[in-house]
Amino acid sequence: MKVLNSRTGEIEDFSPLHGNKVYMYVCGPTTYDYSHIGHARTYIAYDVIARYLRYKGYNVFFLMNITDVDDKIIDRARREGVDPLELARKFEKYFFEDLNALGINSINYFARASEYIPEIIDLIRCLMGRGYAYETETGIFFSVEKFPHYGELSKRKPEELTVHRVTPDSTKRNPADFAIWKKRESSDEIGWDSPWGYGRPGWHIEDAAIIMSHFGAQLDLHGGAIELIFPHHEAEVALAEAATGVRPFSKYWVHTGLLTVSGVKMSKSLGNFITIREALSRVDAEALRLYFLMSHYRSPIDFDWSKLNQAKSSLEYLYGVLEQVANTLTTNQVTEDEKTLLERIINLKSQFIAAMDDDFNTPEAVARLFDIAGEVNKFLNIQNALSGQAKNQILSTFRELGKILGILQKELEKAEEIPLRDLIQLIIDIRSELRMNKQYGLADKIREKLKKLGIIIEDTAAGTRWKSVSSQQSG
RNA sequence: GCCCGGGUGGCCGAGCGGCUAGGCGGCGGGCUGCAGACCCGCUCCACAGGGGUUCAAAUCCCCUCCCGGGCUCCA
Repeated sequence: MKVLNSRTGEIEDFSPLHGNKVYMYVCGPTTYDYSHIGHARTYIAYDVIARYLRYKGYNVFFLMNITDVDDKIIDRARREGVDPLELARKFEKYFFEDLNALGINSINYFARASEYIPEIIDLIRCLMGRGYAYETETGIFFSVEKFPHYGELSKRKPEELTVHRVTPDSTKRNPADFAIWKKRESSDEIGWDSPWGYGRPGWHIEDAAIIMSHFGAQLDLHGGAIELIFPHHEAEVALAEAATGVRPFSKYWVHTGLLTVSGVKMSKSLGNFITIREALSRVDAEALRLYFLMSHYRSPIDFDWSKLNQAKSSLEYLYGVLEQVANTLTTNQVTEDEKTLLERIINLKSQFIAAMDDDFNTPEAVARLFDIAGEVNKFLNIQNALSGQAKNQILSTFRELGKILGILQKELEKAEEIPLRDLIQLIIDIRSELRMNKQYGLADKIREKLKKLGIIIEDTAAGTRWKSVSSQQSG
């Protein structure tokens, strides 16, 4: 299995530090507002990565932080006149609801920054002890020049970091130094007591402290969106490696591409965002997942509703094939053609796996899924029957591969319930007799009535087929 | 200004030295009592432009243009 490692810029063989155990961490949200589909894109990408690693037999521990102490939370809480942590909890709850709705279920543990204050303080103490951090009247800062590898991850030279969007704190020795503890007036706002007085942690240190307290000095895979590579991930590396002296902090760094709208980054601060809720009110979660997975995780996606609808049509096609397989007559005979079909499917399945092994190439993997569907369709177009064994193998292949991507997991609903299936078959048989006797009026009436019940009748050269619309509907 | 990514057919989107990507849409045909679904074919040298390297370039090198991201708020 190969992964493009942002740290080295190379495609590398994936081999975890400790046997088949994978310690994986992804930067989670700052819970001050609803999550948007840009976040969804990133979290879906890592959900699929974690699912796939597990599929390959790795024992993955997937850790994610929740930033619940932050300027934006404090600002919004102040405006709304509520407690900052209460506000953070409220949006955290919505975040979990969104993850659930998106089918993101691979994360083992969520770590709130506010619950790691002692660990953060310990880390700061350690960094000061080793001479990497210094105190001023406004806070504790990490000294970038003391860490010779600063800039390696994001491929930046410290001397080039001279443009600043925000005026640097004047007490810093070097404008590139970053705050790891912000001193605050105790009466003023949320904070904790520390050896350097009342205050709260800086942005980057929470991730380093959380990771180190769960995984130790090193982890296998660290992920996040590309926008975080500098300064956030660069700072995390500096903090952790300075504190432990162990390099590299993360063996693999993985970065996802951003989601844009009309070519502009979707972000809360720009106000051009579509919440996960809004997207899911219009289209099924699996369609959204498929839309994102039809691009590589590193490629930028320029969001457009019409493109999302394309993915929705694609998903419906796949479900249509599943329905056809489930509703095809079952025979005892295994024909030669059927054996050929099953061989092709096995071959395509291994191509799917090969694509996933190649830096999680989901577009390629999805293409192979469509190839399987095409093969099955071609077969059913000629023969309207399958052996029970073939049916099971086809359906389980779709389910198994779909599960890696988090799609094709919906029940085929009534189609799989045998008594109803037999009943529908009976009606179809009667209708076929009517058609043979050219009693089309009555035959059409049956078709119309069944359609109203959500059952679609299709007359083909190989016989009459049916499917239920309910299982294809997107919610 | 500096540092990263990108620019692929009607739309989306893989590929990253030679070998069919795939999807969506459109058109034509097959199958049909009709409808839909499905199948087959087509959608003109698809690779931003210009130079090079090579037997061979979308893929490697150089230059130019355009777009996005980062430069201490961000998934």
